[in-house]
Amino acid sequence: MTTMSNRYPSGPPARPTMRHVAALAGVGIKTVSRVMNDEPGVSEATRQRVLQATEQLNYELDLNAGNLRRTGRRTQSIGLLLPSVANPFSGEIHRAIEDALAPRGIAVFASSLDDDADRERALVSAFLRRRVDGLVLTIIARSQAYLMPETARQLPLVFIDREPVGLDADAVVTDNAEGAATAARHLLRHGHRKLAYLGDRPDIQTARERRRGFLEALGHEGIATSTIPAVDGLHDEESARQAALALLQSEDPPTAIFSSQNLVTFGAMRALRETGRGHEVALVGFDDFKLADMVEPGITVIAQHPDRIGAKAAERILARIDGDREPAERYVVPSELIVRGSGEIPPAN
Amino acid sequence: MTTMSNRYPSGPPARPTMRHVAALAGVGIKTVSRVMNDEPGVSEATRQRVLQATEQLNYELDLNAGNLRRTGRRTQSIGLLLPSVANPFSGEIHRAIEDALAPRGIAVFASSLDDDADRERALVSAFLRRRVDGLVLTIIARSQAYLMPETARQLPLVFIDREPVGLDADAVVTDNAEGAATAARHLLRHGHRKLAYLGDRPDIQTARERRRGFLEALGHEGIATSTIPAVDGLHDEESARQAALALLQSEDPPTAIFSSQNLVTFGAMRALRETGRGHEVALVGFDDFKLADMVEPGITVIAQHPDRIGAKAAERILARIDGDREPAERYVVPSELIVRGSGEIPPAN
DNA sequence: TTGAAAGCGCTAACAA
DNA sequence: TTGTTAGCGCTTTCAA
Repeated sequence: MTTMSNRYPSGPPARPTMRHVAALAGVGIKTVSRVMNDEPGVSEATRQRVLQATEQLNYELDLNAGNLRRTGRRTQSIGLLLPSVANPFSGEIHRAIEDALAPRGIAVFASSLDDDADRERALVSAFLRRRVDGLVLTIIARSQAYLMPETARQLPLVFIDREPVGLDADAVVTDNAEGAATAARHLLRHGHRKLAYLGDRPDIQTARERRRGFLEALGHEGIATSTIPAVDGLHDEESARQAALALLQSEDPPTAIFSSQNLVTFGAMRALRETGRGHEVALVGFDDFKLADMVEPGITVIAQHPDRIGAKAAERILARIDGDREPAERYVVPSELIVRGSGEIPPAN
Repeated sequence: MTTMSNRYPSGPPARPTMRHVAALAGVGIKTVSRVMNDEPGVSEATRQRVLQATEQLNYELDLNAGNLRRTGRRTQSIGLLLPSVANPFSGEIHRAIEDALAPRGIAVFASSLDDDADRERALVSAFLRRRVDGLVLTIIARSQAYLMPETARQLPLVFIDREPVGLDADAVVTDNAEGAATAARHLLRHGHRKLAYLGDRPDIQTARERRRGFLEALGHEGIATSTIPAVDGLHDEESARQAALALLQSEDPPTAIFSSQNLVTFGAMRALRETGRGHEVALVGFDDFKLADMVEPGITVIAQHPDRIGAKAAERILARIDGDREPAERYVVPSELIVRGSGEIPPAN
């Protein structure tokens, strides 16, 4: 049945193709192709006629169709897998990558991992079906060996934040263990001996590294790590708040807390405020965040540099796309201790 | 010249096509197509043989190639233009859209507008060249009439946060004027008569709306708006800080400040802290933000709901993609006053 | 400088 | 249930 009220009784105007442009300009289709792709060998007069036709028809080149036959088959797009596009840390990485790729005409498919291994597989597969020119991935699955056929096909691949397992590929990471060790030493230097660790899910590589770095540094300084309360599996603000609350209200509360991730830091901050101990118990958090210097006390953090991680990842994926076949490398973006007050509180008494 | 050190002397293994799968499974190419697209009319035995071949070859369907011939030509992707992917407000919108589209197999190209009209045109054009199935756009150009050919072709189009000019299309927006008016009335109710407005660039529609709503509400309550210092053009934290500082240090400083955007609010917070007036001068900010309740005093805000904006935009673009031809509509997501302390400070003296 | 013909990997249409 | 042929919009190849 035909809809009578349709504003386009004969259907909407069809999207023009190169054929239409060619016909209107009175040239062959290949000439239009040359103009659209800025290829040489077209007289200026012809070029102008073609351009006028494209404007008159509102023609836009179809990149997908072109890539089908083009040697090298570039879709001018990459797949970017982030912890979550809603996470400010991810957002900054994303932005740095966009800034580096946009000038090259490469668009970014962005997806959220949610630290779910099944999603990782499904989203990577979705990227591959779209024949992206490269993959920049945050991962959670135990192994990335499933990507071996893709590395064999020389698909450019860069891992960010976490290193792949069972696969040799470029990775751009923060010095998680070293950053956490810096936090530990900072707290020790301010006299703390009763420290506590609040950490994320142990299936997350960075969480494991931070835990290891923190505890090892304490061990090196003669603290019996077995005495250190270490809570794992804190993945959001509320669980962190409750864990911190339990610690603070225990028999023998810590005089300093290290929180391994910004949501965990927020939870710890809330617990400290609820117990009125914000100025008594020291806190150092991994990850910097907005307004960290506007709360009372300011929060001392081990800051990561998502913009530099993103920029480096973009540089690597572009190099690989451009044919770089050097062995895979691991790039470490150093973290940075930012002193703001909470980490410099001495132990009570 | 052949590279001797190449790990693949005969070149890397080629990516398999449907032909390869068909040959390996001993079936016709169309049968493979049926299996890959879950079309009926394939015996279970054949289906299994095909699936085994795809796994053995590590085959992934090429969506771009398929879409070329498919009726309807769906790329299963949309273009999303955000103020900036690094902006947490944008990130939440993005996430809500991803959550609604991913189950349908639709991927998202995300780009940053940076409130630059030239970028708007260039990025929309890039989306069109990729033949996205729809566009979800934040805009800054004076007019969106350049998209008329696309609406004529029935390209699904949804505007978020800001409404298009010169084009009739769905839009999902916050009640900016009403939210700002709520802020004005809230401050008046607490006794303020000397108020100040700190606003963003006037070429941004939401900034104009918030300014208008704020000043009109004051006018309705008998305040001579000509006496209200209204600073425009504040696009980042530092410029807002300086503007707020100038106001606070002026002859006749305001007793209450309304900041029209979160970065501006941050700047105002800093100025208040620097002058030690955080507990004397009231502040209401447009936009909620993380830790707004953890600073001292807590910051009273007019909260937007980016998750609801994103969810509604996704619902609309999906409906349009599915053939909804109803007249364009404007959807308003209400803002919400969240009382936290800074907005309830009475005028000094 | 220009264009005709073939074909990229897939789906539509139709035949077997 | 299965396969064959044509063709989507473009680029490649090669001839004019």
